[in-house]
Amino acid sequence: MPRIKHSNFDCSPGCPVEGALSLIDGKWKGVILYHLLEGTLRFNEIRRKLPNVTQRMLTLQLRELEADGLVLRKVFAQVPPRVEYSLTERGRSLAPVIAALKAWGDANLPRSAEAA
Amino acid sequence: MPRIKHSNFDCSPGCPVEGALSLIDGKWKGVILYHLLEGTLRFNEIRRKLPNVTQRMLTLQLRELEADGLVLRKVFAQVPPRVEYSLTERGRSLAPVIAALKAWGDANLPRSAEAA
DNA sequence: CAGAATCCACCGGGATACTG
DNA sequence: CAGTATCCCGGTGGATTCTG
Repeated sequence: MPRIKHSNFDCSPGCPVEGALSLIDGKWKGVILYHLLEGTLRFNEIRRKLPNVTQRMLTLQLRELEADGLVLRKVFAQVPPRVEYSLTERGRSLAPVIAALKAWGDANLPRSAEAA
Repeated sequence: MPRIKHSNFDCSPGCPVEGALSLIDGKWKGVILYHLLEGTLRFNEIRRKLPNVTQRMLTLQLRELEADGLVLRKVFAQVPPRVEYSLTERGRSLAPVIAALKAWGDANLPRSAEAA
């Protein structure tokens, strides 16, 4: 696994929190993981789910997730390129975290007031 | 001061994940919350727990947490200033999230191999 | 379709110094 | 003790263009 640079662990007690966080932060990773939890998706399928992400960012974030061993990238050698993204076991193991995040968000974020 | 800028919700379905994430990201917030979960702490007590944080950053992160309603800042009008930080109810409600994060980190982050 | 390349703005965050 | 105030650098992420 290619040593990723956000292994910037300062490791105070409680560091695993930061460590885990560093894998899912980065503006889109959380949502990407969230969507991938529901099944394999192609590049543009993910794009469609994230209306505001740019191709560049999507690619970058997916690559980081891949480098972190959370996402599997499967390329099909076809004329119209086809690339499928799915979660690895490690990625799937994040499910409880994402679920906790979503649960908290649903319960504590003003969904209605947020439409400002 | 109020003005929280990370209300940058793009709100694709699954947004609550991002929303929750936006509150606890920012390099030190996760760890701060983690420590605060164990009880009220003074400014320098937190600093001691986070050897690598600068006063500036600690102040900033605490202010953001406060603005997000997760942390309560209590100032004592005394000659040697005394400021205590504690979690609000809302902040405490994040416990499951932090716990999930920590559990995952403990289980999946190579604590030993990481010293590479 | 699924990117790669380039350019650039922004601001997160570190270092340092000063203060009530 | 618990902050401010400045300065400054690098990374993150946006917009746009090109391609196999």
